[in-house]
Amino acid sequence: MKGATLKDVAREADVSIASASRAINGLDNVAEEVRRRVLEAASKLRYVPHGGARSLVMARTNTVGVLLPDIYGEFFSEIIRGVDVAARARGLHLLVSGSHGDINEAVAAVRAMGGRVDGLLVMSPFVDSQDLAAVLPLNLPLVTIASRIGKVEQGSISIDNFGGGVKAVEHLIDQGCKTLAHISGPPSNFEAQERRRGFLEAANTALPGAEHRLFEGDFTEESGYRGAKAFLNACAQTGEPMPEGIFVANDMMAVGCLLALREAGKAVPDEVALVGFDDIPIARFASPPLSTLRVGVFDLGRRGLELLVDAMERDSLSDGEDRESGEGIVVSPELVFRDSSRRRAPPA
Amino acid sequence: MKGATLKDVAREADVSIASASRAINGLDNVAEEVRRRVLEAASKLRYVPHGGARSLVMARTNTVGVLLPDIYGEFFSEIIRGVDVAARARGLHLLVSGSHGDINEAVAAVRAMGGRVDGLLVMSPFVDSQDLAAVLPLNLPLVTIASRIGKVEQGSISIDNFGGGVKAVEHLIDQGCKTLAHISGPPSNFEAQERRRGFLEAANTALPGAEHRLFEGDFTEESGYRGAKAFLNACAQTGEPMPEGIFVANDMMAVGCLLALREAGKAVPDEVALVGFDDIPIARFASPPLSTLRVGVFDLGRRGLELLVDAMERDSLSDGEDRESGEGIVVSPELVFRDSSRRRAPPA
DNA sequence: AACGACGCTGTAAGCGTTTACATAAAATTG
DNA sequence: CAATTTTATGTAAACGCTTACAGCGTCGTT
Repeated sequence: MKGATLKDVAREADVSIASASRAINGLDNVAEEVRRRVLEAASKLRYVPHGGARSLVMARTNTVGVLLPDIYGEFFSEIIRGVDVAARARGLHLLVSGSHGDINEAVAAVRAMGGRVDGLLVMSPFVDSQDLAAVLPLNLPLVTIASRIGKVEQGSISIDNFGGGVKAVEHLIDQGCKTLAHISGPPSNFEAQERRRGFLEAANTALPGAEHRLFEGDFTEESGYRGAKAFLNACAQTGEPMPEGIFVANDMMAVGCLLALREAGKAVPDEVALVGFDDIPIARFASPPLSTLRVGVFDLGRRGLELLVDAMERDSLSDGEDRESGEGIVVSPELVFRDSSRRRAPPA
Repeated sequence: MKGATLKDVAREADVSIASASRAINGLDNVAEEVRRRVLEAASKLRYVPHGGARSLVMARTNTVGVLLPDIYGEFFSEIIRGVDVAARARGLHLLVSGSHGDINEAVAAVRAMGGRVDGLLVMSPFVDSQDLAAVLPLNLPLVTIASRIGKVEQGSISIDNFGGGVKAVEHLIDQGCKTLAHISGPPSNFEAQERRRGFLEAANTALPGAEHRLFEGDFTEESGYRGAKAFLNACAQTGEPMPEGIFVANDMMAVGCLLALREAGKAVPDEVALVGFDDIPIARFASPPLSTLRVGVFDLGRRGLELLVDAMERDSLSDGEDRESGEGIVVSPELVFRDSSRRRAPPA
């Protein structure tokens, strides 16, 4: 039941284990005849090299570990795509794991990756991610995506969430919204807090003294739905009008929001204008198509991996101790103006 | 620059390497005092066990390999979610790889996984996947998802694509469509061919003698757009009316189709009714919401992994040679009736 | 007081590879 | 044709870890 080992192949081909290894790895100092016999034996026995043994002796795995909050869904999937494309271009494999928002799971995942990867790409946008830093192997090159982890990383790529929040508000104001509201992400999420901060600062600047409704969601479609419902109910009770513009902290929630608004018979964008965040693929297909702050999620993944590869090369070349904390790229989200915020008559 | 090894930890804690190992793995035959010293040394040195070495000696990795055509996008992402949920429930890790439709890449991926995983979950819906079977390590438990790979697998879970095609046609007929068309997936894709076959058989049965327009897409949104355009152009040229019902072989293409139809000012569903396939999350949000054949993509992944775990357990228990080809589950897609095919006045 | 039982610890073998080094055979040279 | 280089092959060590086994105190029991 055990798989064939190199020893088996060598015996079958009647050569030494060293020659077998050389033949299989395509080194040139092997007689053609021997190579033929070895390859034949290998395929006959369905030999597959033991990656663990190999990485043990070679001290490299050609694999990078990717740790994300989740490994599915529009957003993370798109990150993975970026990472995948960049990784395959360099012949690297991916060990992907999701932490499900749980620091302990993240720690467990990191340990499980230990010794199986040459570098780590981590996204852990939680406010308490510093705990993660404490267990990260010192020797592994590390790049973070949109995470505040500490100063252990050799590179990082992050999003200007605050600036995005500001842009969203400015856009809604441009479109003539006189009252604003915000559906935020969870308080435990660093990014969500930054977006909220951006919203508040810009909203207070543009509409001094005004009250802005806030609802705390958790980045799921369902919570966006609840958020819109909450605003609708509150307005029904107090008799106040609905906010004219809502900045929703991610597109998934904005989609839920759209659903609730449609159910309630509120016209988007004319009664309520909506701006999301992320520009996940689904945003284009929502009805009306969703205005949003494009982050370039694909590029987040791609450039993250590139940064990591750089760090890995630096690391292996200069076997030195000088591990300077690498560059920190910040990308600015860009407004994508679609129908959900395109008001017919912005009462200038 | 190298990471700390167990030996380093042992030296630091002033114990033997064996005791260090025992302490770290939580065996009970270690003195409390020793355990404390070891754990302290380990965290001081940021020790992370070398997974390769571990799997080498233990002959297991607690990791399963997942090979999909791609590892992103609505469909595969949803599969991964199912696999992830089931895997984490069992404490298994995931080594994920995409083959990008290239058999050689798939082969490379399988080799790269060799010796790093305890089992393999493979989806390779290509007509020439038999080539893959030839390189799969004999000893690894293998489960396939929606793939015709040969008889090497210990289990498989697949979709009744033919039946789904039939259901789609029957539904369109029910809705009063008198003329039908089909946008198919690529000819190299086994599943696409089955759906097409289902369409043709049912269409010929329901509408004997009629011609059905066909367009060959490649499962991308863009090709769906092209397909609809092709139908529109052909009809404009010949003066014939548009087909009243289109069965599109997956939802992504159906979304593209919807876009083209909207651009052309064709009313969906009243002028043209549409049915997709898969029920990916985006289907609900299209406008109009897309009727489709739900496959339960999440469950495909989840049950696939469960099958694999079963096979792995069988494998390790009965160390026997009896590897019977495991069960083959077939799931039937179920019609989800949304607005894209809900015709006001089915002219009975 | 001698004995076995028990609990903790260390020594060393072995997991499947790669690769430096030694060796043997073949090819090149003067 | 002997001396020398080149080329092909084999031997054995090393990678970091787990674990069978042996060693050795410490007890409790006759």
